[in-house]
Amino acid sequence: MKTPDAPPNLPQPSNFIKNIINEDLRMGKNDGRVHTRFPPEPNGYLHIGHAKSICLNFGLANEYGGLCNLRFDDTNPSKEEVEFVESIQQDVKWLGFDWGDRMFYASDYFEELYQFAVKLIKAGKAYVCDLSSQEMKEYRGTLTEPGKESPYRNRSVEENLDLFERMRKGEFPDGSRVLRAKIDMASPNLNMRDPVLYRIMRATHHRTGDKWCIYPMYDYAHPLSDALEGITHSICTLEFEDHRPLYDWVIDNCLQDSRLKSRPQQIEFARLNLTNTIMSKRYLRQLVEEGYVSGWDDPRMPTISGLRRRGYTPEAIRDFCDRIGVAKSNSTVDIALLEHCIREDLNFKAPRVMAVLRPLKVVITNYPEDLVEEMEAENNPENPEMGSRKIPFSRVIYIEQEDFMENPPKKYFRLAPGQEVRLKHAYIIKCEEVIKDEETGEVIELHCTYDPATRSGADTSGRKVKGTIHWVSAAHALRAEVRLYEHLLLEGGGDEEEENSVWKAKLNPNSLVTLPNCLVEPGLAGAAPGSRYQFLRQGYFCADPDSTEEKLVFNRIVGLRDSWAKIEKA
RNA sequence: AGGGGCGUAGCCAAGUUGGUAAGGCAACGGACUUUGACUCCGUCAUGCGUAGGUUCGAGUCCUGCCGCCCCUGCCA
Repeated sequence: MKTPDAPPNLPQPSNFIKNIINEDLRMGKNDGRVHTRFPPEPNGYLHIGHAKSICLNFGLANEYGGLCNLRFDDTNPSKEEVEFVESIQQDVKWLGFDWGDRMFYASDYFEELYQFAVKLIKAGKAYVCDLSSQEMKEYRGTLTEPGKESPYRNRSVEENLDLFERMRKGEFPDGSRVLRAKIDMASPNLNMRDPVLYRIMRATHHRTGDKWCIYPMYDYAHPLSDALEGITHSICTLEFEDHRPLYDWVIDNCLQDSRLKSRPQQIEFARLNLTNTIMSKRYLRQLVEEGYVSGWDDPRMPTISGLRRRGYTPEAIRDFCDRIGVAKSNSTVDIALLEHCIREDLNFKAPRVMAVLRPLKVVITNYPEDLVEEMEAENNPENPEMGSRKIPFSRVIYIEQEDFMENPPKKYFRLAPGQEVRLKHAYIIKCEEVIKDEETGEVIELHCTYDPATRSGADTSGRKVKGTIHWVSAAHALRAEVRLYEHLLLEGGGDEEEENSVWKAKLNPNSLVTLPNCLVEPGLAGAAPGSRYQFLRQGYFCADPDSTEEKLVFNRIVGLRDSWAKIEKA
């Protein structure tokens, strides 16, 4: 027996983090536990990049039979709000993850963190420093030159203890003093040049109120929070790589003599970037505040709430996060992959329905005036269990404007003078006459004839036509507003370094096109907000929260692939 | 310049101890089709930033270059 302690059936490694975990498990580290955490700062809305982290952390826990905590990293009350802690919980839940009874706040540990700091002071490993932030900057040195030691670095333990206690009591003004770790002002790693552990800040905390006027820094609070929760693998993004020695220093020096549930290990991976959008909180905020979008949940936003309103499913987002992989190289994923994921999910789930976005009136001249036929229509050819429905057909219908061309190019399989098409679920019709507006020359109506022998499901003609188009019965159709969304940016994306003027110049002026006069089949009456459909030949759509009984409103989630559009372009 | 990382196709990304380049997206052909959708079939790295070295054999080991990212908040 070579590896008697190895758990059976370790997940197939498919990224470097699983390799690490598998190795840890083989070595019997952490008693075979895998415990991760998702640690958002409640200072904004979650976006698709966070979804990657959520899926990673909760996914790893699931795969290894471990646990994942939700922990709010709320150490800076000047930026954090309950509104965000609520939206974050909603989003994580909506994505399909469960933190059980393990929702924590770094602020839960403020008292313990304080006691650890006292311990560091007693051990001579931390000191109160009176340097101003400007002075501290000067003392820090540069990338190539070592820093200088603070004149307050060698205060006695007693003085430090006294000062730190008085910091807590509120005897000193904001910013006047800090508690610093005593490490190494000459370290080539700037994070190790006596980093600040606590600062004085009088701000009302969303949980602890005004109990504290000193707050711990991320680099101090995070490793301890991890250790206190028994986290085994603390996964964060690449920019924290340089902080890892400090992460380890804090744990080693605060907890070296305590019985640790685990010795958490920080592992860094590359954050998600997506083409055709922006991901930085700062820029997303600008879009909202400067009115480029309607809010954090505008369907064009890459926020979880935006994607949700747009009509994305949690399944599609999770699938996307699985497919992009986890690695350490900076990368920008093509948004086409996200779109592929939602199409694939909805292809099976979404009922088909007919909707005419830009209506063109068609009169079927040889169809009886008062006749209304109920045509049988399958709800989803990919999923027969979804059954079928009846759609009314009558003499006057509407078709899509782009499904008619007066002078069609070769291979245009739709309607044109003298040309035939099949009406989906109905008859083959032939265009006999084109009616135009006398003044503008615009085509306003078509007169067609139908062949009674070609009824869908009862076709006795045996005729084949190249094209099939969707339609809606004029007398039965419902009016609807449809919002067509496109990428936020025309090109680029993913580059957080870009200046304002650069990414703003790439904003897509057509990212939202509203069509107020669409016509949809009657079965859509009362479509519940959030319900998703495939509008035949057009794309996947989702009833918006703005939608009411009186006024239907649909968002385009994503268009169908369109090989005709490619031919046309060429 | 100091430190920390990264470099496998247009875009992601696998590649245990060196053994002869997974998979997905995109793209391009074709089949099927009452959605120009879906599905299916096929094509797509003699090549792994680059130059050397070790070896019977290198994406994997060694050395030197080159390129890109991150780090001088009392933000996270």
